[in-house]
Amino acid sequence: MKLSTWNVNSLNVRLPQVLACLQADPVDALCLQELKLTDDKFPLAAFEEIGYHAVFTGQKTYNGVAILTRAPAGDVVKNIPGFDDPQQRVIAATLDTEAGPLRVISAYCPNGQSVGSDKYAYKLAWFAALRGWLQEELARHPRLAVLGDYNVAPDDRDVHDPVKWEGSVLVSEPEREAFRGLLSLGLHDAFRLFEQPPKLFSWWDYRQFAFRRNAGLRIDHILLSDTLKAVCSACTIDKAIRKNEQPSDHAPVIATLEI
DNA sequence: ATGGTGGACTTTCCA
Repeated sequence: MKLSTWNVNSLNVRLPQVLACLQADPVDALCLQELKLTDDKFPLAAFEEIGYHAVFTGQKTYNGVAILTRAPAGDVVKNIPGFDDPQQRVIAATLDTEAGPLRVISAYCPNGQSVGSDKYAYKLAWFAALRGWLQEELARHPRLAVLGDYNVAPDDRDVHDPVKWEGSVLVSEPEREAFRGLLSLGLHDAFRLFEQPPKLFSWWDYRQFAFRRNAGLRIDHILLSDTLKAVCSACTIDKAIRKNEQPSDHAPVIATLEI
């Protein structure tokens, strides 16, 4: 089976591309971030028409996450339990597989704006809360996959110009520490389980011809529990999607699991 | 030097 994640930066604008993407590669679950729409505006019928189910939690203008699945999903949780937050950044759901239940989480981690800002403090607090919850989720679900936009480039291989970016938001050591804190629970960066081409990123700024210059960062990740790591056979970034007309600034990340 | 682009929704916030 295949799991994918894509920050679409407005589902309104990107809906045709999401539909085309699913029809070209009908993954079992696609996690979306930055829907930028309220639940009443979610295009459920369009997904149902091509054979997908959806769970989602949105808000006006900002944030919003979803999980699209070929089979119905259950046990839905919205937001991080116990972390009071009006920003809709997390949704979890469980899929039945032949190997047993598979827990899928779609996460849109805070951007953090700039090191030392209020939004940066919120980002670090958010990661701490996420870690606490994921620890519980791992105890409940041996087959756990956490997909999304983490807004962290884990190490210098994930940065087009590490010298220029040193210490900046998305790259700073406290953010990388927070990311490693998730891995320390027993999660694995699916992309790094395999040999990868150098300078392959998942996000390129819209400005200054960043995509044309491959001036990107790898900030979208698929984290897998030990049990899923053992059955993961590939992880790729679909960089070609970023060449579309009216592209999202992010490209999808796809993991293949032999279950 | 604090820009630049894109999205949502307003004359500005957020990424």
